[in-house]
Parts: sequence; C-alpha cells; structure tokens
Amino acid sequence: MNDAAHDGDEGSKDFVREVIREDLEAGRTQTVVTRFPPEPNGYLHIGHAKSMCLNFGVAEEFSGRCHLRFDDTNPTKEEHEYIESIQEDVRWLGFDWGEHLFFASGHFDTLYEWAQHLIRAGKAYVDDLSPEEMREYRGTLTEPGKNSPYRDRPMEENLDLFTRMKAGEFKEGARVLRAKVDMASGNINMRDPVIYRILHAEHPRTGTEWCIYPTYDFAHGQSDAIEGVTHSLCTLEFADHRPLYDWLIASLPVPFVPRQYEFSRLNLTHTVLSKRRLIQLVEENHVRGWDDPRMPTLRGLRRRGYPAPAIRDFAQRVGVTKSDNVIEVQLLDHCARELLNKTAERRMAVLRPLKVVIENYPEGEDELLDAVNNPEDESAGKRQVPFSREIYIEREDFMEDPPKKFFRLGPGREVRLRYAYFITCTEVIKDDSGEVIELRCTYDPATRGGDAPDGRKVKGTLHWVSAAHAIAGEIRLYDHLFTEAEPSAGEGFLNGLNTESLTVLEGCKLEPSVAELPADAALQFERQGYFNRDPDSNDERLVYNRSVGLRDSWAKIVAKGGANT
RNA sequence: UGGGGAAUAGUUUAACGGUAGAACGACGGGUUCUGGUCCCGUUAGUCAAGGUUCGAAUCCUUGUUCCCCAGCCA
Repeated sequence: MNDAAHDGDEGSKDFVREVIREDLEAGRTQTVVTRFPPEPNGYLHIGHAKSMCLNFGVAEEFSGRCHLRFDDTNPTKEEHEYIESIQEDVRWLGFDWGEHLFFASGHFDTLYEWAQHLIRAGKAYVDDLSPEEMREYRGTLTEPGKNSPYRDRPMEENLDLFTRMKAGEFKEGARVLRAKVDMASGNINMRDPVIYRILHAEHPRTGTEWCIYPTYDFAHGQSDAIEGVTHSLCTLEFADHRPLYDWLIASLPVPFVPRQYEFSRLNLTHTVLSKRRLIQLVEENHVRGWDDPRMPTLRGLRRRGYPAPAIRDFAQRVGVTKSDNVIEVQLLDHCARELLNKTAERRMAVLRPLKVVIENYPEGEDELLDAVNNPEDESAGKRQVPFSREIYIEREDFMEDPPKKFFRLGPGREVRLRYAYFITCTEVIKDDSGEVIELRCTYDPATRGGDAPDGRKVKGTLHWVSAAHAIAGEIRLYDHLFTEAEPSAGEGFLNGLNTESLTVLEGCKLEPSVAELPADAALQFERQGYFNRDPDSNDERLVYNRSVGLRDSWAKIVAKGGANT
C-alpha cells in the first residue's frame, strides 16, 4: 500500500505530510500518532472516509499508529448502536486500529482532575448564568463580551460548587464550569468557553456514573495529550478552536503536547454530507434508510457496490488542502469503474426484455457456448452460456426505423449476439397498440461463436439471454439523489431531490450462471454496468443494484440529438 | 463593522524565485465480438492592480471574492 514510500520518489504530497516530515527530521517526534475521532451519533459517510484515509494513511506511511477514538462526551445524542456500526465501517474501509481503541469517556477521571487543576490555578470558575444570559454576556462577532458576575468567585467556592455539580445537587443547566480566558477576545471561542456542563442523562458507556460531562473543547485536545497523539488532524471549522486547544494544553499538567492541524472537508456534487441533512433524508423517508444505495454513507456505498479500495483511491486523488472544494461525483464513479473493470466478472442480463424467435433454429434444442469471464483478466477463465431458439434481447437494442448512427438491430439488419451467432431480423410483431412485442430472426449457423468465416462484419454486438434458461431478477438503477450539482443551502435543499433517483426493473432476465456466483461478487452485466447482489435477495428472487453504469457514448450521441447525422 | 481560513483550466490538484504539469470531465480520432476497456490527440488556468527582481503562481503593498465562528453540539 505504501510502495511509493519505499521507492524514494515520494514528494511533499500534501501539507500535512510535509509538516510531519519536518517534525520527524527536526526530531520533534520519533513516532507519528494520529487518531480518527468520530462521535457515535450517526453513521460514517464518504467525508469521514477522507479523514480516515488521511489519518490511517499517514500513520502507516510513517510507520506510526492511528487510534480509533470515540468522542463520546454528549450522552444526550450518542448511542451504543453507532459505536458498533462505526467500527464495522472503519474495518470495511480497510483500516485497523489494532489495540488502540479509545473513548473520550475512558478519560473522564483524568479530565475531572484536570478541571479541578484549572480551578486551583484560577483559570476556571463555576458560572450560574442561564444559557440566555450567557449569550447576552458573550457579545457579538463585532462587539466584545463582558465578564460574568460570577467570574471572580473565590477558588474554594468554585471547587465546592464543582464538586456539588458532580454530586448531582443541581438541575441540568443550572451551572457550568467555564475556562477563564478573555471575554474581549476577537475569537469567540476564547470568551470563557464552557468546559463542563450538567447532563442528567445515561451515557452509553459510563451509564449514570457521571452527571457532568466535558465539552468537546475540554475533551478532544486532552484525549490527544493522554494518548500521545502527535498530529491531531481535523477539519477547517476547528481552526478557530486551536488557540483554545493550545491554551488548555498549556494550562494543564499534560504528559504530552499534541498539535492540531486543519484541512478542508470533502464536499461532493449531487448529494449532501452534513449529518443533519442526512438524518432528515432518512427520517422523512426520502430514502429507504442509512444504507440506501443512494446515500453517501459508507453503508450506502457498500450496498451500492462501491468497493472499499475504490473509495480509498478516490480519497487519495482528491488530495488534502485547506481550500474549499466540491468534488464532482464523476471522479468517484471513475474510481469505481477503473477497479471494477479489472476485477468484475462479466455476465449477460437483459434489463428490459424483448423476445426474439430464431425461426431457423431447431425447435426444442439448445447448446452451450463459450464466454470469457473477464477480458481484462485471463485467469478469470471461461464459462458456458446456454443458447436456444427463443431468446431475449434489450428492448433498446432494436429500432424499427433506426437513425443513421444506430448500429444495433432493425428490420433486415444483421448483428452479432455476443459469443453466439449473427442474426438477421426478418419480421416485427406488434400488439394492437402498435408496440413491438416480438421479433422474428434467422441465424447463420456458420457464425457460431461470433465470427463469420467469410470475414463478414457487423456493426453491432448485443447481449442476450436464452428464454428457457433465464432466471428472473429485479434490477435497481440509481441516479443522483439531487438534480443540481450543489443542492441549495438551508431548508430548501429537499426541493432539489431527484424524483428519478431510483428505478426498479422487475422481470429482468439473467444468465443462469449468475445464480452460482458468491453473494458478494461484483460483476459486470455486459454493456450495462457494474452490479452487485442486494441483501433483499432471497431464494425466490434475485435483486441486483447497479453500482455504476459503463461509460455510454451512444447515450451522449442521443442526448445531443445527433443520432441521425 | 471583530476573529480565523482560502483563491491555479469546467472540477480537484502540483509548483517552494527559473519552461505552469497531472487527474477527472468535455471534445475529436484509432483499435475492438461490450457504442466498455485500451491508445492517440484537442480544449482550457495563476482573483485584480501596483511594486521588488535579469526572472514572480511563488516575495511585498493595496484591493476584490468566497468559506467558517456568537451551542451548556462535535
């Protein structure tokens, strides 16, 4: 995975790795320690994947380690279920934290002692202001705040009140512990931030042991220090917190001084990545759940059939900088296709079947034809596909009045059935409404396998499935969740939902060997795209998700209206 | 009007005072039993204005635009 590091040809790569390299060279640290710090209040999405690839990737490249640490400081929002599912998702993406599983809650005792330390140093006080009053005292972005009347409470009284907060003597919200920094600071995070609050809630890990909990600012950097994290990598919105991060570390008896560095978060076109919006999509049933294949969650992507290595490749290509960015989803699709093209076995499946009867093929007979499993990988071998007099082809592979650039089947035209024979359309059968319901064709027995001995060429090759041997399947096609590349901010974003993001096709015809594939095999249905079996599949019915379609130059011609030119 | 961050092809991203390069996309062509893959080519960029320098994306000045911050969320 880190071959480049051994080739000696690796450059600065990105500013984080550059900083680390300098720190190593300057001897500021011997070992690189990073951490991936999710809050267990939701499922991981592709934005988290970027963070994991950075944190775990850097640790591996520099022979250090990366901790998995749950930032579980707010019991009112966190659940045990997420602690499990997050670990599962991290493993699925391909990362291993080894022995280094931590919880901010595991550091609660130390954090409590450190809070007392701060009080004794005159750097923290218990405040009785209500949340509303505190907001008023805080000032605004352009005006300084003013000191709380409780700011100069004697140290002994602060210690006593803090002890009583811990003992559960006060109601939620009645008092908080605040760091005494600077109410006039231009940086609002420095205006005496709350570092402990009363929460009479049951914690997923510590139960009812505590009723006061540290805030993010008093837990994150402190956990970094306790665990010996050298490089605490977070997203840009925390840059404003860095002065506080450093102030607290400098004010506490920490065993180690960690440093925080910020990079810009990932944004993707045609989707949303904020936790709040994702929750809304699920709760209002705009999608079928957190693992809906349209969701940008890791569970969604996995169910959709995006392989973990493709997501890691994507994260690597996207880079790490401090500039705002919106990555085009096409890049993600490209990463998936590139990997799947090399690894996915090919099969044939007809999504929208049109029956074809080959009139000169003997009735009641069939035969097996050789088909290559993966033209990109000879070791994938071959399989045999049954052929017979009645087959299905794709409806869109036939046009009664084809435009000039249409290379597929039409009245009187000859095309190749992949790995089978050349066939020529001799008759078109329609129902009362004029819809084509069946084609009559003849085949050339001399073209068995797909080549004409006389060197005759055809312009089109179609996939097909023998009617008698086909197995039925349901196929789900996906499109962007949002029509616009960048869904509007605010509540209006739901207006941009793509009403056609899901297309369910029933009555699809699958090549019989599909049933023998392992349930988790990624495959390509030739000329259609890459697919994987959905967990909704059972003994009676197979359900396939299209992960991503093949690049489709014919669709582009049609879209431009140039089919006739 | 406070504090912090960022501006390089359509989108991401390299460059560390010395030829602005890559990937994705788009467009055109070649190969092909997948209108796929692969191969070749085209397109297109330093936010602006000054300054320093033989030489500036890079250093300085001024300005412009965008993003984040006023939770007892993280």
